[in-house]
Amino acid sequence: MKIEQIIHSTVAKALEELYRFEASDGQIQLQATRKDFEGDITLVVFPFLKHSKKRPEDTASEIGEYLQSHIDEVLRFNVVKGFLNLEISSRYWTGELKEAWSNESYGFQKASEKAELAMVEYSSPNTNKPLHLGHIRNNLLGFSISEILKVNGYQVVKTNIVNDRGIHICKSMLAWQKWGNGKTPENTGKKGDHLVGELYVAFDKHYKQEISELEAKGLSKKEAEEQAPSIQEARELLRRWEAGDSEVVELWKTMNSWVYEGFDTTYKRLGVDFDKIYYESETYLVGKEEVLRGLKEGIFYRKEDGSVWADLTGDGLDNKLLLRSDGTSVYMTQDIGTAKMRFNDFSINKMIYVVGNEQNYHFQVLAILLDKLGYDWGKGLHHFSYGMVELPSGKMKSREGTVVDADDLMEGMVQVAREMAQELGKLDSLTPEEAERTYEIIALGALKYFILKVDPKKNMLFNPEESIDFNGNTGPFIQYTYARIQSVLRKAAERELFVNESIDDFSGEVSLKEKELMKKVALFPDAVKEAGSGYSPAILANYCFELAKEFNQFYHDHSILGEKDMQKRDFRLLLSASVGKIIKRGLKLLGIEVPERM
RNA sequence: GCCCCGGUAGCUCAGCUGGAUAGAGCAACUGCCUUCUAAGCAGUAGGUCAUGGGUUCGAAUCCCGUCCGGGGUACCA
Repeated sequence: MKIEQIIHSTVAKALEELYRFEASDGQIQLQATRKDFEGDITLVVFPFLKHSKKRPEDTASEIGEYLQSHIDEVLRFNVVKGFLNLEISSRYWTGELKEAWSNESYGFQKASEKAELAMVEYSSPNTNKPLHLGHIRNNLLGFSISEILKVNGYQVVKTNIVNDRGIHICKSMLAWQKWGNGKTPENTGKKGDHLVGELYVAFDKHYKQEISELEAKGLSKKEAEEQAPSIQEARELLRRWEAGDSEVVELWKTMNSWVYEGFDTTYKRLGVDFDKIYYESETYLVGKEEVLRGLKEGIFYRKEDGSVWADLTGDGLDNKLLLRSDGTSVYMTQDIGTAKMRFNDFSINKMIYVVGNEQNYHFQVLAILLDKLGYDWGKGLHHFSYGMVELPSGKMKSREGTVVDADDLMEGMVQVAREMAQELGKLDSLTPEEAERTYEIIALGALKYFILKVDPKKNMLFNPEESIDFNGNTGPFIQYTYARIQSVLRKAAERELFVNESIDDFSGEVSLKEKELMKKVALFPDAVKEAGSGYSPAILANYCFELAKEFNQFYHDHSILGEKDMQKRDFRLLLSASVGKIIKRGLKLLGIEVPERM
């Protein structure tokens, strides 16, 4: 059992025996002792003063004595004001260390056969343009939270809803017909999603020009936007698509296939994947049926113009459009259909949507609508709402070209990693292939950590002028720590020294740094758990950084292989190897790989 | 207008279910490589935790007001 639990329950007993007071869980506050004080775990005794009717110092001392005599692991204690600092025996910490080394699932809770199933939706791109930095944040968060939920005892199904139909695709299609000149990814050598994205921008350029021409003729902005020939033609394409016009459908399939090929390349490099992919073109009709069913059952209502609405005023919200007056579906319609199909396909206990916080209202409404339609899982959906990635100039906008392209960004990062590594000359012993592989690992590590270390809920800033750091609180710093450890282990193996976990009789002095590092290792299970319950890869990212930082201090102050005392040497080897293992497993949950050398 | 979220060092971010003297990294300055990887370590400097009140033994953290920024708000997704 974890020492915190033991102390917690013993404190409860102490309070009862000493003060006849039954404490609620929240009142017993245990925290890591601050570094400036002596001890490992601290109990805050202020909440008990009312019952002890004694000074804070005396109350803390009494509880301290009780704990010391009832728990073997509590060696000593000291009292500072109302803080009871407990010193835990190093035997306990070395026990955790051995566990961290020998137990491959240390800190993880394995999913049993009957574990709850969580479906995580993420990525969900439109197929009219390539992925940008905003999508990267989405993909990394979605992938990481899936991995984190898996080791918190959930079965996880990663899913992607591809928005493959709609007016936006038709705009690119129209642009290809009119100005595409028969371009294909093959004959231009361009990545398919980029080619389609360029067509989308081309459409917008023409469209904007038409609008200003019409406005010059005296039309209002709104009228101009409605009457511009480009948008009329794009709408015509959408109508023909919905009618199943074979020529349009053929072009749609072709252009989407270009985009998918491009997306696959990006996803692969980014290291994300999916267990099940849904396409809007296959779900929107299901959604439409559901809305019509709701209409028939009197859950929704129809206006004179034919549009269908939900009245949510009873839930403190407004009226919500579900079908346009021309009968076509909207975003919400599709999401209802997708949800229904998913719950038919899987026995989902928890549905998690990784979608930006600009859609908070949408998901609030979706939950209510699903509930009204009679799905008891509707209310339980979880919107993993994350903040925007902003540029110094503000929000990214695809049409205005103010986006940081995902492929460009990754390539640029690899270039920086390559230059840096070559300058340092540390990878010269590797083959060119191994070296390239390492640059890739480091570059992606830097990018992923940069994104994931930030609290998902908050907006974050990316400045393209300053490249993402490789020093300090960064992915490469943590990876470097891992590589250092591997280097020590390789040198050890050359001397026939291997990690020896039978250090039961280790009785040597443990330095302050060694103890701090052991304590940090023992916090891994808490970080994993917290990251899961709080839906926050950032908690895990920051833990990994702290662990690496703590190790580097230890590494600087202590010789491992040079240590004369064999017991100490073995202990430090075990300590180092365990830290390496935790770093590797921790980063893996963030989708970050580790290099053996760097 | 109404609703939601945010404001912590020059910059990017931790800390926020109330606890000890508010922490990292970057940038600036100073040291440390004949010893297991210097993508590292140590140090200096940098703060009215936007602001005014309240709650209490104790507030960056909880509540209310104000200012500033971002997002949403019925036929875009």
